[in-house]
Amino acid sequence: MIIMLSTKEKIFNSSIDLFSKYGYDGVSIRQIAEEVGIKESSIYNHYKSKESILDAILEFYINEMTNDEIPLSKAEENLDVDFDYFYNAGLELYMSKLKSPNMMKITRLILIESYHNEKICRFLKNEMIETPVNGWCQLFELMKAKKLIKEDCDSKQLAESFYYYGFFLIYQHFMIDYPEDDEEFLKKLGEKSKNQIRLIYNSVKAV
Amino acid sequence: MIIMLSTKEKIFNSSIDLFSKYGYDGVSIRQIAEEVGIKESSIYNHYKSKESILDAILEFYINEMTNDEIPLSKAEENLDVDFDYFYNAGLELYMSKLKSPNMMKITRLILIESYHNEKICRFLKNEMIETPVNGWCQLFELMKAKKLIKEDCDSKQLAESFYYYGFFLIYQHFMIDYPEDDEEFLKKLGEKSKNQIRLIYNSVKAV
DNA sequence: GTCTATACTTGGATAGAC
DNA sequence: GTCTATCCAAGTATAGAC
Repeated sequence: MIIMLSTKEKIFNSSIDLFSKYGYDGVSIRQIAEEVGIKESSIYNHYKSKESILDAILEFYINEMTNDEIPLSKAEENLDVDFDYFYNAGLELYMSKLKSPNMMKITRLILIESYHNEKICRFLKNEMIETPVNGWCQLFELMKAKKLIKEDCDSKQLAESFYYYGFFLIYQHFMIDYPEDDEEFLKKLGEKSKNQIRLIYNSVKAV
Repeated sequence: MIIMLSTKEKIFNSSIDLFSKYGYDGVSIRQIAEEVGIKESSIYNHYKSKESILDAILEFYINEMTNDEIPLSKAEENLDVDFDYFYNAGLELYMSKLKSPNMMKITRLILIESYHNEKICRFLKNEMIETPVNGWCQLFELMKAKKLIKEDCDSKQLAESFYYYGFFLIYQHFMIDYPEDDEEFLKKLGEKSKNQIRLIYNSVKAV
């Protein structure tokens, strides 16, 4: 199947590719135009400025990422049946969102640009750190209520111990090892996260 | 005590300050000159190019950070006397290196610039990730040999579980919460790391 | 919608007077 | 060692012909 992309879509995709490689400031309108195969002035027929391209990219990413969260009610039903169920479902959902090439590239772009783009920084802080940590925190609370883990342990600390480790793996892949194979990374992320959750669980499980 | 800084030192310090705030590309020679209180052409009497300023900053940081590593022999002596001893000594040393304002600022600069500066990326990968992880790995091996932790646990995994968590806290401080109070951060880093090491130890301690 | 041509700005760097 | 003056390159963006 051959998909014809509109010029606007080509600009969008090429910008994602270049921004994620060289950063926003590291890419010129001229470069994007060249990549697309048009002159730079033609870009302005589709986007009103360089910044508006970035905005469109971010909007796309945010929309993709903030859909269909996992309802906690579902966890409650399944937790005592099988802890792995909930854990795997969450990981799968997250990874399914991430695994398209564009989403992977934008993830790197977000990590690169967060230091001087307030909007990106806020998204990173809220949606990629605080919200997931709170989700894990609630899950540990639930486990506590179900007497799966000790009563006196700190859910917030457990959530951070788990999630920060995973976040580091993402950081490492996109900022240190980039551009290593994405597929292999996602596989490793799954395995390593599983080990980490086991380590933590082993430390606090009810006897 | 009043310390008179040479123009070269002023350029050095102002560059660290500006680069760490806005990134290398985000700062112009003109800005640095203005901050110092001279004209931009005068900069070139002290540094041959903008890039050579960055190089000087990195060299300074790398020299400060790669001195006096903790010898493992010292750990071996003290480990069964008091595990906390070794842990605290390591953390103290690390934090004492980091706590000058310039060192803190350069840390942020390194995190910001790693994605498109190969030299910085290599330093980050080797000296700020691999070397410390290997150090912790050896420590866990030692603990295993001393039967403090279970024989069948994976030292590398434990080292990563511990260190990646700490690295995230650093990343968070410098890239998300910046510029929050550095002193308070270092205190929090110490406490949280201690909790993390306890959590891990609790999971694998010999019975 | 794309092109050519061009305006305008900013940034790195150098020459030469003092 | 600092200044003024200037050069050159590169970047964003616009006007107007086709």
